[in-house]
Amino acid sequence: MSTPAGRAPTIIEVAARAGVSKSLASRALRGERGVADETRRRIHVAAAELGYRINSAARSLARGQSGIVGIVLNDIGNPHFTGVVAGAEAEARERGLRTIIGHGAGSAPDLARQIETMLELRVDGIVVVSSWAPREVLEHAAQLTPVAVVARLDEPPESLDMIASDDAHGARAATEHLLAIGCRHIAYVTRSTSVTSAARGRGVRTAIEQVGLELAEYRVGPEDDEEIERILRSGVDGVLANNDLTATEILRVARERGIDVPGDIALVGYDDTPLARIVSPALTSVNQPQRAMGRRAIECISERRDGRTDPERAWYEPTLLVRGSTFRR
Amino acid sequence: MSTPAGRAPTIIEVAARAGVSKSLASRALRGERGVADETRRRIHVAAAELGYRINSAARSLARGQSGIVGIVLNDIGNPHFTGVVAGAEAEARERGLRTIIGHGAGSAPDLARQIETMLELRVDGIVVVSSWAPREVLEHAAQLTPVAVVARLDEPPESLDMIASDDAHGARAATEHLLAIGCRHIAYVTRSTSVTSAARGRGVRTAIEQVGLELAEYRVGPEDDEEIERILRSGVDGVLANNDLTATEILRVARERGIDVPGDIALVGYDDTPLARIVSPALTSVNQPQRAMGRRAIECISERRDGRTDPERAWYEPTLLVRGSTFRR
DNA sequence: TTGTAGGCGTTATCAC
DNA sequence: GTGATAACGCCTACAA
Repeated sequence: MSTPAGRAPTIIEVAARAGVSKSLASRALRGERGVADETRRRIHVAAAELGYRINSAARSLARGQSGIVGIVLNDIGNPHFTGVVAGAEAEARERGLRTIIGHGAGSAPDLARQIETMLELRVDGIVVVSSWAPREVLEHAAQLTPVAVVARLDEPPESLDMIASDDAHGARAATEHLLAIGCRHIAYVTRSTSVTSAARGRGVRTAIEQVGLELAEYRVGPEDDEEIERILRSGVDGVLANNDLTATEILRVARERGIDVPGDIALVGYDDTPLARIVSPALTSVNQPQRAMGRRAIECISERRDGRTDPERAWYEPTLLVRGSTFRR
Repeated sequence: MSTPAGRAPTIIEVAARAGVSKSLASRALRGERGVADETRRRIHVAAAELGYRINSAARSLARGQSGIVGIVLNDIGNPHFTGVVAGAEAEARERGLRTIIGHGAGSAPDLARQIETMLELRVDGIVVVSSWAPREVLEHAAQLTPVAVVARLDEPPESLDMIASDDAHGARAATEHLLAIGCRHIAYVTRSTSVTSAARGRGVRTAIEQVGLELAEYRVGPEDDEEIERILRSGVDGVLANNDLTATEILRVARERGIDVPGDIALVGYDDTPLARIVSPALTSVNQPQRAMGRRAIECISERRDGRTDPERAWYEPTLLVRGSTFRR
């Protein structure tokens, strides 16, 4: 029946079947004008009968572009990224661009490899949703194709666009909220060493030192419930997590080990993902407009393709959303 | 500074810089033997200095394969898929294959488009993690490259491999558990019309009819809290959701509207994703070995590449994990 | 309106 | 060990 290892039909076979030259077939298939209606019809019929699909390798080799933009991110399990991707995909579709995703599984070398793959695929632009990508890799990529980074970069290269929100500011607002509800022993707990996480840590510190208190800062590994419990029992009364994922883990551990949130400890997440609303108590969290940021990234890619060369620095304001995990009294 | 629209250097320029022919450069860069050590070194240096990256379009055009396998799925926001992807990526890496992800955003045409893109990209195989892909599209794809579907297909084409778990069986087990803890008015609530969801529905029905009771079945749209509340207040005492995502939504609505789980209603999810453990009460759920299924998919692709032609049908047994959302008395 | 003839950057097959 | 040279499948002048 089927042809397990069937070679894909080429445009030459389509042309032969339609009784025309391959150039004419190419024009017809691309929908260019300057092909007789009847001929065009024959060509399309032939293509359909053969199950012809364009060979994008050949096309992008000949044209130098692919009509595809790559989205590279380092954790598809984190709903924050999901939101950005959704925005980027929507915008791309509206602009007639297709998208593929490269998944970096959380490590810098992995991310770099994914960016390389996109480069090799000769995509028409790359959206990097991560602050983990090595600077050289980004710069190199930006030399070959438009690059937009949706994340905080300490010193973003001139050659690429950056879409970010002010992490320090958001973390500061969250911390001031904790102080306002009466917390005096506040901890920042992160599972990440990214510059994003670091910026949030700085925000917390700023707010705390402003009122003359002391900050406790912890980095915890994955699946380390004991470590988390130790932190929760160290006398803290307020915790800011580096993101909602970490916050929900903390919440789970607290529940499993009999620590009451928000009674014993007030807890704040970051990113305001859907996770924040499905847990109980619902998480107070810092919102970033993920979808809007994703859309903006694609706009940047488009603008660059149209010739813009000066770098874009789009900052979005984070806003605190107060929910049950910080209700007191 | 940077070359915004810089053409990427080609192997010819590398060869020229190293003072050798392009064929020799090609061999050296690919790490083939039969190149003098000193020459090889010179070539690598030249490539590094130029920032050379292979043009994968040209390579796959010349070779007829790309070393990349495509993973296509229809909801990156669903942790079930995340698990399968993680397994597939791990296995692929171990086999020296690279992966890219196509995201179908939940609709069949979208999924089809993503599969088309993979075909055009001439990937070496496609893992489709969805039961939504139109049959013709799958068959066509399977004719050109190995295809493994990680999902339940009603009548899987001979030309492709299928990795699935027995949804009806899992749903039946979950329902029997609900019956065992005393539920008498059981509802199946789904947000999907996929054959996977339908199979789970059949499982519930089987179990319920076996004891002479009646099943209530509901399909709810996204963001429709009112509808969910109506169902919860219709006199049911046990609910099986089509997956954990739906179950956590139900749990949230119940909490927000003052319905006690498991007190008033016992609730069961499906897929046993990380979500099941972070909510409170933790969700009883039906486990599928996502990672193992993802790995198996890549194995299938590999085997097909090595010449296997008879279809693989891998079935994994689902197992019920009982947690707080179904504790009674 | 249609066809001819390169060329895109690699790889692969031969000779040397 | 090394270097010509012909594919690979498509696009794009240019010519008919």
